[in-house]
Amino acid sequence: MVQISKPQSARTSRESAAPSPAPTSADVARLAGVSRATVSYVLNNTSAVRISEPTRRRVHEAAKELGYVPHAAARSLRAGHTRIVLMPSPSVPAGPLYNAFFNDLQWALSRLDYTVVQYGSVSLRGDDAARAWAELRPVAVLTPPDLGAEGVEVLRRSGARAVITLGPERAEGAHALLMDHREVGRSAGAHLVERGRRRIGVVLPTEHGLDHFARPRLDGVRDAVLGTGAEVFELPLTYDEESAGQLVPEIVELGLDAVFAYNDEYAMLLMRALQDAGVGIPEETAVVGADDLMLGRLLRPRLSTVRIELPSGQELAALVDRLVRAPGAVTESHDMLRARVVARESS
Amino acid sequence: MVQISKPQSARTSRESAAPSPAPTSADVARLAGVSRATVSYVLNNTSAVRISEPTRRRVHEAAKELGYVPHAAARSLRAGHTRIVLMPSPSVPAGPLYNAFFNDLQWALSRLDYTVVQYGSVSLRGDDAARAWAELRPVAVLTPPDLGAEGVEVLRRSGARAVITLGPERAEGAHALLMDHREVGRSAGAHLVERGRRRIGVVLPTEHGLDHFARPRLDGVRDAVLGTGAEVFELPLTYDEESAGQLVPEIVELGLDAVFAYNDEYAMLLMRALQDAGVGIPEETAVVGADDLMLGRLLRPRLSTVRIELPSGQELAALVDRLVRAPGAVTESHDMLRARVVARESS
DNA sequence: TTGAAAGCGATACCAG
DNA sequence: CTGGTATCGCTTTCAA
Repeated sequence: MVQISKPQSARTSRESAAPSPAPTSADVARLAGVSRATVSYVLNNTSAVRISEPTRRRVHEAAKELGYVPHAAARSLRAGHTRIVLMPSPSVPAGPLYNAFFNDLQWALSRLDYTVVQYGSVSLRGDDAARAWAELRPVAVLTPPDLGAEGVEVLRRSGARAVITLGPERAEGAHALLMDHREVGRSAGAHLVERGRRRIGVVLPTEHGLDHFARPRLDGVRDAVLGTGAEVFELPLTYDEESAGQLVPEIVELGLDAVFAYNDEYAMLLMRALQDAGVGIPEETAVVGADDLMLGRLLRPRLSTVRIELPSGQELAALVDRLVRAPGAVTESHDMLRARVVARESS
Repeated sequence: MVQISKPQSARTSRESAAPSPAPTSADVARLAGVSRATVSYVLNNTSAVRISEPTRRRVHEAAKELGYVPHAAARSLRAGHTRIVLMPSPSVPAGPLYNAFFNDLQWALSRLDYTVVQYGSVSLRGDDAARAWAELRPVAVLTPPDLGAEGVEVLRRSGARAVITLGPERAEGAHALLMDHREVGRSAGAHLVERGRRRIGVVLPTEHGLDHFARPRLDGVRDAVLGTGAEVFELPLTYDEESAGQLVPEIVELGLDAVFAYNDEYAMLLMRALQDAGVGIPEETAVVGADDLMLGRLLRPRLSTVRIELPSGQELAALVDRLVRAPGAVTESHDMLRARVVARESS
């Protein structure tokens, strides 16, 4: 399929014509009449060496003329390291909270001259995923803690200066940012007990992947009621109206006087169903959500919620940078998840 | 900073001990007692050459023993191309619709053995961003159409076999997937006019970046009312209760009998404010959202909405793959955005 | 101030 | 069937 190229117009526009190979630094050097070394010096502003101003200009002009773009792979091969920060893309559809966090983080890392790569680890788990990730030779990895010591080791040996886990557990050898969702449940539970509630339902979303968060939240509620005489009941719920409708009679029969609804969206779903069935909120049954979404403020009664504070993207980016620069640095782990009840009208 | 390594335990676990360089194929070759070439053949299952079974085993064992992981940069340098599909990370916090779409796409591309890279193009626009992207030599680029012919050309010359824009416009030289949000406004407008509404407000979020979507939606409503005698009014709204509260008297004074609220979340915000002020929905003022979120179904009255259908991730992934394989293929552009009103109780 | 050349890690040709 | 070896594009000593 040969294409006859139209006579070239005045400007160097070739449109979709020539699949000519990308220009290399050698091409630039040739056009500028200098050596490849000089091109490299000029384009990287190497301070260890002085290049005359005329030469600099010639190189820059040649580069622009050819539309030269350096080859990242070649560069990092030579350099022996990359500026890639790798994160597996979340396996569960992420909520607005995580999204804001991720955007923040990405923005902050870009400012520090890192390239964020979201790796879609389809059907790879733990150490297998780690091996796939290691092919990119990332300088840092941010991952959930479903990673064995071996996986961490593979990453480390492949050049990762920072392996950071975000989640409830820690992984051997990695820097753990503990984010234990039990704290969320604990806050909600303590709040409800304080308000005199004694029969507390806890929503467990049936959606796949959410139980990583839901279980700890449930456990947190259990922690909170310990020794108070209050009881905890598990309430499986799928995110649709039908499931919510089925749950209501169960709640009534159990005589629950409070529900911690996993998050604000499930809370809204459940509140609607309860109200449609004539259950008084909060008189008969209190409802508490989590995530402090705007929508909670718009409900009537206004939804009480647990506000979760993740580390800011900037903080985390700074940590990554620190770990990258100081290899032997802290492997200690902080607890990064703060939870605080915002009491409104539904409890 | 020399580290004395502890005597190695029975297993090869070194934990966080040795920052030894990553093993290369040469190391594997040495340990297996073969040449680097042979290692490459074995590990890539090269069919053009037969390697004896004992040799294969030795190579595999050596690789596992050393924890060998191939170096992606070296490979793609040699190969002359990558399997990277590059997308700039969205500049506005993405909604659930986009997120679902993105997850889908990523999943589908992973299945086709592509690596998705989200590039945080902080403060780089258009052709400058394109130059930065080109450094990674992506085989495909998916981007909003804020990209000049020059940017496309740079990407093409750097090896991108598919440059696909997603958005309302087209970019010279790129394969355009037109997604014109006017269609959303048009659906909503037509629906409201049909129901006899004549004074239609259109919410314009003041949030930065959202007017890329809001403007076309407004224009769409204008299209729809053309020649019907209905009037359109712009309603700037910030996503908080205060702003919504201020908007209500304006709506009343203007005597609006309908509002297209940009999307379901803004619709919910506005509905709440209207109801708190005693405005009857839909009797006095109809409200229509967009995106068909679950929460719309939970409102009372149930929220009418415009359901938007993006191309599925699978479809788009398939398109990418087709374009990558058949370089001279279609540069024609489809219109990929479908919008359909879901009439419920609020209109 | 500039140029020549080594080498990063993996692959594919061509001999043996 | 297996082993040298040139090569991809770039950076960085070392010489001139």
